[in-house]
Order: sequence, then structure tokens, then C-alpha cells
Amino acid sequence: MALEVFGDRWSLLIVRDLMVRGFRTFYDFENSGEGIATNILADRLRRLCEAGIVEREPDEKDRRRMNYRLTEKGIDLAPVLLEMLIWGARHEPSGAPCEVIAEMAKNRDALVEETRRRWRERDPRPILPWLGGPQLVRKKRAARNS
Amino acid sequence: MALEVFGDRWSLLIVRDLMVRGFRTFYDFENSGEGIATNILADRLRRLCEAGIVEREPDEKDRRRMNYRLTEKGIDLAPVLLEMLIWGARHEPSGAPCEVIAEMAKNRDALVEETRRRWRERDPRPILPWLGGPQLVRKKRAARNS
DNA sequence: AAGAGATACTTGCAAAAAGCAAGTAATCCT
DNA sequence: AGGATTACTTGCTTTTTGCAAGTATCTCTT
Repeated sequence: MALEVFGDRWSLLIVRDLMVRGFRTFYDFENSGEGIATNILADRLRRLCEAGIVEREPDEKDRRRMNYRLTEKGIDLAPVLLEMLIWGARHEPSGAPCEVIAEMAKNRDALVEETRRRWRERDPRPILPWLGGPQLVRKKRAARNS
Repeated sequence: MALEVFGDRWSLLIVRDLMVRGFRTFYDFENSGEGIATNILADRLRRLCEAGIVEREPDEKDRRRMNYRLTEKGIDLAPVLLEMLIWGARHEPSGAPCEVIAEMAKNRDALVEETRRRWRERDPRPILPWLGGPQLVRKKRAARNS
């Protein structure tokens, strides 16, 4: 079985970032602070595509860019991620505020539904704000604008 | 965070086997057909203990034996495992019969509760019969008896 | 139109982890 | 007492990961 997604350090994090942090590009992941090596990132994105969890489409506006997006199969991982998050918040000192998690645990289904909605409608707002979204301001541009 | 449980190929399988297959000993894992190497198994069991997910207690009856058991923190992984199982059954050709999974998906909470009950009351019956429980008949003895 | 910068990778090599086969110590069974 | 069972460990090979650097397009600025 291709349940290998669950046996890999990075794959699930990639899925999470696509799902809840609004990540779309290689660049987003590279500069997210997760610390994933670029060769591993390329490899995992490839495997996730092969597993049918992610799909890649070239950007219309900027031909250098690839957009990565969850498939239906990928978005169906939402409940798994949510349960992991709840478990982590309950048992590990994590960054997720406890009350928020308690709230999430009560409304699992609503939260999963909201995640699906945002994905369907390409609503880029991160559903877990404390994780932070992708850096929208690029490096050099930011330097120039400041 | 010790969310490394989720980034390892074997840790979650060990937890699953403790939880739903009624595994208790090193021997159970070694001969389960999962194919885990004994040094890795020893290491993962040690780490799971250190992470507070599993606890080890020497067997009363047989002093050679160690019994491994989930802690509260470990049994709290039940919802995560269940969601993985549901996902896997929906999207991967797995051994789990579809109707059974559909049923499980409908009664998530009841199933998690039943898992907890069996664990609390040390009811060894596997909750997912098609995965198979531990081999109760040992090798040589089986050969002799046949 | 040209050069600087951005994006999505690949390549080569070192370090870490996993896997395999064999061995060991304590305990049990007859 | 002696063989079997259980729970490991040890040493070595293979695979995977991680790091630094490089490359091929494409875009943006001047």
C-alpha cells in the first residue's frame, strides 16, 4: 500500500502546509523555515504526485512557477491531520494554543468542512493562523520597499 | 516536539499493533510478518517508552518476557489511527473490506470508545479482525503438535 | 536589449539511519 | 542438565537524508 505517506518525515508536513498554510510553490516550502533540503523537497513532491495526493500545474502568469495543489485524495487527509494536531496539542508542548485546540476538537467536522471549502474555492487564508502563511513578500522586493 | 512518532515508518505500526491487534511482546512484533528488524524494533520500543506512549513491565508468570502496553497518551492516538485507516481504505487497495470501513467511518466515536474499553479491561480481542492477532502458537511447539 | 534576479529544480559527496545476519544472556521446560 | 524460548545487542552493508553548490528557464528593471 502507498500508506508510505505516513512513514515519512516530510510528506505529511508538505500536505499540511498545502492544506492549512496556503502553500503553493517550491519557493514557499523552501523558505518556510521548515528546513527541508531542496533535493528532498523535489523528491517528496514528485512522490506525492505519483501517489495522486498532489498535482502540479504550471503557473499561467509566471512560467517559471509550478503550482502544487492537493487532489481530492490529498484533501481527504484533513481528518488525519486534524486528529494529529489535536493529539499533539493535548500531549506535547506545541505552538498551538490549548483553547483553540479544545474548540477544534469539539467541532471536528465543521473544521474539516471549512478546510474543504477553502480548498475548493481557492481561499488562501490559512486555517491555522499561528502556523503562518507563505511569505508573500519576496526577499529583494521587500528590501527595496522598506 | 515529539511529533516524531508521525515521521517514522515503524512507530505508528507498533502503536497500531498494540492497539488493535493485541500485541504485547517483542516476540509478537518479531513474528508478525511486518518484517521489522530486531534492532530497529528494540530501538523504536525504547523511543516510544521515552516518549511516554508505551510502557514496559516484566511479565509476572514468565520472567523472560516483557509486556509492552500503551499509556493514556498512546491510546489517545486511536482517533489518528482510525482516520488513517479510513483514508487508506478509501484511497488505497488495502486489506480492509470496504463495507466495514464505511461502517467505521459512520461510528468513529463508538469505535474509539470500544478501543479504549478493550485496552482498559485488557480485552485482547483484536478490534480489526482481518489484520490478525499475535501468533498464539509458538514455532517449535506447533511443529511438535502437528 | 542586456544584465540582474527569481524559481524550480539537479548533482556530488558526507553523514545518518535502516536492514541483515549472527551472537548473547537470562529464563523456562522436561 | 540440556535444549528451547525470549529479548535483546553487535558488527557490517545498503539505503536514505542532508548540505552546498550548480544549472536551466523565465521575468523584471533599466
